[in-house]
Order: sequence, then C-alpha cells, then structure tokens
Amino acid sequence: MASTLGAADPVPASASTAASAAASAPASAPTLTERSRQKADRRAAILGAAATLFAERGYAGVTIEDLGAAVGVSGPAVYRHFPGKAAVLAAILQGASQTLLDGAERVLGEAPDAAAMLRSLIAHHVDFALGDADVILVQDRELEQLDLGARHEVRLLQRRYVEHWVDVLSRLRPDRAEAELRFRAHAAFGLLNSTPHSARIPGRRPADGTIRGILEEMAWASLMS
Amino acid sequence: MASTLGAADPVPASASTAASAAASAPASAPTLTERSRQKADRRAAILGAAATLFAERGYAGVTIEDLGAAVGVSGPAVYRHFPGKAAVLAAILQGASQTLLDGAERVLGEAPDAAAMLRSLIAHHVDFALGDADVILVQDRELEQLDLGARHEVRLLQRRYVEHWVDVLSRLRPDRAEAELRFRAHAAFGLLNSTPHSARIPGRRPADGTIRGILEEMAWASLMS
DNA sequence: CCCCGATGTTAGCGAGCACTCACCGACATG
DNA sequence: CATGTCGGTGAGTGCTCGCTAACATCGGGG
Repeated sequence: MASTLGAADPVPASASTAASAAASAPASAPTLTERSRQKADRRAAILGAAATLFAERGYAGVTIEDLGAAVGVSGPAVYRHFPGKAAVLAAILQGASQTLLDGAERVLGEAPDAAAMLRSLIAHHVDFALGDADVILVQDRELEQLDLGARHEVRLLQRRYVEHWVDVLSRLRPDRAEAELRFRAHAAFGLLNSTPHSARIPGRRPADGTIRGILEEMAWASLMS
Repeated sequence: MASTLGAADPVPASASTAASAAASAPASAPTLTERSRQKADRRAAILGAAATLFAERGYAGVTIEDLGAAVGVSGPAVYRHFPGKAAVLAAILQGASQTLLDGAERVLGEAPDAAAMLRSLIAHHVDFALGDADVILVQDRELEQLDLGARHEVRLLQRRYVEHWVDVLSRLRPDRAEAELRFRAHAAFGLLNSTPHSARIPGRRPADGTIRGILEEMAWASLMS
C-alpha cells in the first residue's frame, strides 16, 4: 500500500530542519526505530479497516470515530496519521491504483508473447479483485469524493493501467481501432470487478477456486470475441 | 417509473375516510384532475433529477434543498411528494428494478427459442444501461443506503430478474451447474453496466451505435464461452 | 537521567443538513 | 360563492460529524 501524495509521510522526518542531521543513521535508510514501526503499523491498520468500512457503509457513512475505533484508538487519534478523512480515502485509492499498475508492469515483463501477456494481465486482475474486494468496491464507487488533485493522480494511474491493456490487445487484434479496444478493456474490468458486488447477493456461488477459472475464461472470450 | 412501496401514493386519496366517496368518479379510475396530474409530473421530475444528482455526487452528497432546486421548488416542498430523502432513493431503485424485470418478461414472451431469448435479454439490458445510465450508477452504488424493508424488496426484484437469465442459460448450457450460470450472469451484468462508469473516463469511446453491438457481442461471448 | 517530540485522550466548536412548523395562495367541490 | 384541502415557503430546531485545542503519557537519544 504505497502512497505518494497525501501529506502524511510514513518515514519519520524528525529533526528535518536541522542541517546537521546526518548523525544517527544513514540518510537513505528510513531510520528503523521501534516508534516508527508502530506508527507504520497503525497507518496500515487504519487503511485496511477504512477500506472495509468504506466498502460496507460508503465513505460518507463512516465517521472518523469509526475509523479510530476499528483499530483500537478513539476519534481524533487518526489525525496523527492522516491530515483528514479525505486523505484516508485518497491513500486507499492511490495505493490500489499503484499496486494494480505495478503488478501489471511486472507480469508484462515476464510474458513471452502477446497472448501470454493478456492471460497474465487477466490473471493478475482477477487476483486483485478476489483478494482486495473491499478496495475494488471503494475504487469504483467513491472516486469522485476525492478532491481534484488526488482524483487526477488516481485517474493518471488508471489511465496508464488501461494503456497496457490496450497495447497488448492491439497486438492481438491489430484490425480493431484503439477506441474500441479501450472500450472493451473497460467492459472487461466491469466483468472482473463484478465479484465484489455479487459477493453479497444471496444465491450461493461456486467454490473460490472455480471462480477464478470462470472469470478468466469469460474475460478472455469477451475481449477476443 | 412505477413505485409500489414508499408511503407516497401517486393517486390522490382525498376523502379516503368517508365511506360514501363513490360520488365524483368511478372508484377504479384515478380521478384525473388537473391538480393530480401536476403532482404526478412533479414527482416524476424529482425522481429524474434525483437520479442524475445521486449519480453525480452520491446519495449523501445531495441535499433535500438540491432536490427541490433541481425542479424549481425549494427545500421542504419535496416532503409534499416523498416522506423523506430515503424514500426518493427507494422509489428510484424500486422503479429501476421493476422496469428491468418487466422488460425482461416482455421480451422473453416474444422470443421463439432459447438463443433468441438470450439475445433479447442482452439487448434489453443494453438498452437500459445506455438509456438510464444514471439509474444504473445509483443502482449498484447506493443500494445499502436503503432501509431493510426497501432493500429487501429491491433484492427480490433483482433476484427474479437474475432467475430469468439463469433459466435461459440453463436451457442453452444444461451441462453447467446453476450456481455457475448465476455467477456468469452477474459477471455479464458487471460487463454491461460498465458503460455508465467508463462514460466519465477521458479516452474517447466509439460511436453510440457501435457500442451497442460491441457490448452485445462481448456479453454473449462471455456467457457462452 | 532527563527532556523533547510524538502519540493518545477528552472536551468542545461550528457547519451542514434532514426534517418540522406556522402560514399563505390557489384550485376544485358543494 | 364559500370552504376545505393541497402544494409551496421561510424560519427554525436538533443532531451528527469533521476537526481543533489543551492536556496526559511514554519512548528514546544526548
């Protein structure tokens, strides 16, 4: 769950004003004190709990008090880790987009040909959708709650992610226009991201191992049809 | 946009306490006075505006004042048509589910065989998704904002809708388990409902007539793969 | 060992908002 | 024409919630 923007850096920047701060630790290493590790844990815990709560009750349906209570602290302690409620949401969405993009670029580097690339992209996306269902829900539901800056950054990451799909697809189907391939990619995302939504529908669904195969099959068939 | 529940009946129930109310009009006819027609128009206008606003800013991001202002009245006038903000959302979601279900049952009656049925179901769903994009967005985003009663009713309608799909699919692919077909149907909904989401993504998309064909092709391919 | 900074707590403020109330004009009915 | 009802308004109310302020506590580096 990496975060770029957000004004709340996970690395403690103690004595940042002093120019002679090169004493305690090598400047490149993030100063592994006990205090900072606990802080990082708290931050991660808040993000995880927030993703679940936002997915369940919506961004507006969760209070700062809820966020703190979910990790054992109460109310305004959250402000020690995030500058505000919106920043928590921003960190979740940026982390998700970054993770998705990084993973895509990783698997693309390992695939021998275009077909394998598409298979890898699909498999990786399924991984994410099944593993971080909460984040998926929040992702395509609360994006417009973000302020313009953060929303723009998330959009940028998403756009780069989509372009990887379009690149691979245009190698497999050079006869099709880019606009169509981009549209098909978005539709496939809708298909793959449906699991978090249908998860709360009553009708019992297939075993978790089976789901994976079905989703990959459907995504491939729809994209290449 | 029919509404069953909601405690706000579109038919004026004036003098409902009097037992001798069989004077002015036939009891079955809804008393077509000018006043009641305007009221029905207002109600419909509020519902339409609310769908757009909820889709744009989320249920919690829209105030009762906004709802009134969108149709030219201000603030509490909305309470003359709906008992509260939640009732507006409930009417939208119930209307959507009902419309979708009615349309499905209509097209199913006109199709000669199972393959035509599936084609019709897909085409009808695409119609709805492209025509009422706002409602689609609200549908799969704000369902849990409803109170338990209304949510249950919407779930019931949705369930019946899905069962129509499962029925048709099981006639086309009797080798597959019902649970898998239901899961595939939900995934296809995710695919078809993706257009309202991707509509606000920057990358230019194909012409509106082309989209229809692509979506139908993808849905069919994914379901029958 | 001691002091500084960082993390947490409780109390409280101020804004936004759903909803109510008292009142008004207009339309349909007897 | 008189009247009761209905749709609309402006002011007001109480509550929720994001966020701040002032104070307690503790870990860790000089």
